Amino acid sequence: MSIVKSTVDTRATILAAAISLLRTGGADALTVRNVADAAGCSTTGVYTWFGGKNGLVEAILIEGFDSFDDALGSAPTFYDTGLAYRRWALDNPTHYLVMFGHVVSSYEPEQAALDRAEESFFGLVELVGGDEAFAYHVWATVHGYVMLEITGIVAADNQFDVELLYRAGLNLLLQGLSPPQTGVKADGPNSHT
Amino acid sequence: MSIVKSTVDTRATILAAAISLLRTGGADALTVRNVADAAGCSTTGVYTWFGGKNGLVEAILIEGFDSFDDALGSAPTFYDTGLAYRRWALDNPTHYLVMFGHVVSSYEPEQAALDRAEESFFGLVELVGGDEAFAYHVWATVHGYVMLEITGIVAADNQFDVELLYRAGLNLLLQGLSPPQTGVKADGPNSHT
DNA sequence: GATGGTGCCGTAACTAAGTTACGTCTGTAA
DNA sequence: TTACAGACGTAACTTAGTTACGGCACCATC
Repeated sequence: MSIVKSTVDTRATILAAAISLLRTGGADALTVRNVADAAGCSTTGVYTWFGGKNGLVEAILIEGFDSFDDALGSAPTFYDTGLAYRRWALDNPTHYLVMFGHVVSSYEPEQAALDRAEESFFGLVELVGGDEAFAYHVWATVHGYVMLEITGIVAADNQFDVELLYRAGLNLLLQGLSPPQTGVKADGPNSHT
Repeated sequence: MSIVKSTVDTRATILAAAISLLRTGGADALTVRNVADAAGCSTTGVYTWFGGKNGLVEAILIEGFDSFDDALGSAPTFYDTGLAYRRWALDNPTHYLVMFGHVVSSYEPEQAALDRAEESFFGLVELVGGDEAFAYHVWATVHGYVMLEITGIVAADNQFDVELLYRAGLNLLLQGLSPPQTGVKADGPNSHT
């Protein structure tokens, strides 16, 4: 077959180089030439293995969800999972923005990326006892906290202890989770009007 | 003086053209050449009036917060303000991403942009009765909902009625806002924690 | 009224970055 | 041994942010 060990390593090397660049230099550093240089190949390699920058970003995104799930899966409780979520995002801010923030402007997620994200979402659904609506609420909330903190557009000065705020936010979420069945129901969120 | 009517119009024309491009073509369409063509001037005009693409994005961001505050300020209740928030974001998705999402990768917010964002935040603080921590929680939550919906990375398929989910999320926020009475407007300084 | 300066503006060029054309080399299969 | 397919590099094409440079209009001063 065409998949030989060395060629697989080339693909992995390029992907690792790209993620490393993302971590050290931000989204701007993620150029095809930079990636190629860091991986020790020419720009053509990126096209051979990923079809272009779009495919590379797609692979970065999927790898991100894998790493993300690993980090979250080891947390014992809902609260700890919430903390692990923020921790991963702060440790990999640009990677997180690639996954959720459209920072690579030309990139639009393909079906593979959407499927991978959905898989992570189902993990969260399981964590909160099967209530998809509440899982969505939880994801939206922690995502919002993390995005505000990473992008730094709101309350960028240090007047807030964002860690404390985040913990308080998790506690508010727990109030919706822990009672017998208080929060939104699984089938239909109670609409307002 | 140097500020004559026609020159002010040139700046406003460029800014309007840029926002229009953002709306119709997304972040990718926001090139200096495109903006110049749409505004009926050369690329130099963008540098004369905004100092470059960075300054243009900064102006777009500030204009966005102005329009945003206008849309939110007319809403009569907390709940309606929440609906207006999502409405504005969905009506101006790329503009919203420029303000909150780092979609223009090279752009980093200057102090003027951060100050303008803080001003909008204080409007929210006022709306929730002066509790800054709870205001931050509210912003994070609605921001998270809107970002998930705009970027479409989680639950992108139509298995969810995102509008209903969002309304449910607002109701959960209301539970945290109005322990004493559920009327909610803004004036009473009911401390949260 | 002439002169000089300041600021707005366009043309053209420079540089960086995504992409592609094309040729080469290597390994495998017939 | 030969032919093909896949991986790879070099170089060029295209787009986009930016800058150099020169012209022109308006204004203040003499």
